[in-house]
Amino acid sequence: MPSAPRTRRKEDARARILEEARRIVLENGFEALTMRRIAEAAGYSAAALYLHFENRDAIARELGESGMQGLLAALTEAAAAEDPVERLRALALAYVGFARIEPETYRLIFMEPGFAASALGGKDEAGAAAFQLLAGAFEALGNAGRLRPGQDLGGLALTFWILLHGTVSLKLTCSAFLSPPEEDLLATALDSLLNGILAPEPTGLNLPER
Amino acid sequence: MPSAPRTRRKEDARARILEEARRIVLENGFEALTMRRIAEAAGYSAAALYLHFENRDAIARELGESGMQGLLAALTEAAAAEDPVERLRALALAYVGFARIEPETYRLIFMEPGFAASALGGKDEAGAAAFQLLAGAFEALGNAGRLRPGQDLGGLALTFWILLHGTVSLKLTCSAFLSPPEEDLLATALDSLLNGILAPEPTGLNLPER
DNA sequence: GAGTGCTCCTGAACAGCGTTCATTGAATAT
DNA sequence: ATATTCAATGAACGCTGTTCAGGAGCACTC
Repeated sequence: MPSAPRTRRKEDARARILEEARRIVLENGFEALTMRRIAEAAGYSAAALYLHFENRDAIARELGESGMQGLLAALTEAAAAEDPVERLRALALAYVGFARIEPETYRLIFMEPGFAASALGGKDEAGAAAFQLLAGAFEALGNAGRLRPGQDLGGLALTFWILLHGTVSLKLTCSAFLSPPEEDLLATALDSLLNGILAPEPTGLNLPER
Repeated sequence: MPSAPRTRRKEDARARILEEARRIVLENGFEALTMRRIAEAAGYSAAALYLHFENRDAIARELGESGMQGLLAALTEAAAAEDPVERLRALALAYVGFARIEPETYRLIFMEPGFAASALGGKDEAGAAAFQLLAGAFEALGNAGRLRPGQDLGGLALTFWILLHGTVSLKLTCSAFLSPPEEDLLATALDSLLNGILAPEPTGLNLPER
């Protein structure tokens, strides 16, 4: 049975390793995340990392999970907007903004093979909560009567996410081919989507067209 | 100046190397594409590969370029549909279908850092031609008067591509979280998009609603 | 206080990775 | 028949993730 100060030191070591790992990913990209590099930065030998983590993937997974919590925090802040349409735009901006500030984290979470499968499909609550924020905006949209009838709310939320992720990931890998900034790309796409799903606004006038 | 049979044998070797490399990616994934594995499969030593290719990235790039030509071929076939809306749906199905058959190739082209940047931004004509097929469908849509006025054709094509790539790449990395097949995901998203950008159809009847 | 565990950590090692280089062997050119 | 060119190799270097025997140092017990 380990004593209190012992476990505390061990937890400190764990935290320091993760901290250095996060810094390396942020500064030098995900592929620079090397066991020996992490160890040196944290003041350990490479073998010591295996006393605190199962392997490199476990470290990466932990980074991804805390990254997902960061995304969730950004989306939560944006979801405070009351007007549902405004909320959607705020969510979109927050999503894109997160990916812009931490592109390597976004890549780790959503574009690295193997991670998202286990994180989102598994017990990761942050991911599910983040998606619920998106879905909630559409629910609010429906409750406010702003949606055309007969639309699947879950499908709309998925479409929204597809739009967000498509914009971000395409910009991330094909930035040379995509000249407009991601905010503009997404604004255009979102306009078309909203135009297709929102009920025609009551203008107060009677049928101005047709 | 090398003799004719010499250059022929050398070209054969190059082709055989690429062939084996492609097989390895298809069967065992992109990360299994190892110089030593390719060499063994092609009957060479690892060092011999460097007589035919600059490095591993050059082999991957070549695979990506021929993969892009495959995608272009699939899209070209789909673009034969005359009705612009049908063409859009056919293009979407062809895009998703390509990614389903060759997910590792798709990942190599559009999700691997470094490749798409050089391929699409550089002199790769297949990529540009593929995008032109998407843009052409919207041009046809505009020429047929099926689009609501005041919409940027290039922006619509980009939105369409974002939708396609978002669907495919999300399904590729988060398949555990996304239960519906990519065709359904895309159909929902495409319906919303079309609903937003298409001009209201003249039904022959007069204002059936409102 | 001496001895005994237990925990944390290290250096060395293994297999595999991409890549380079001196050397060989065979086919071509003279 | 000799000289030249060129494809191909084996060994090596530095890197990667990971494992393991061994060694310190702390916390207990007697």
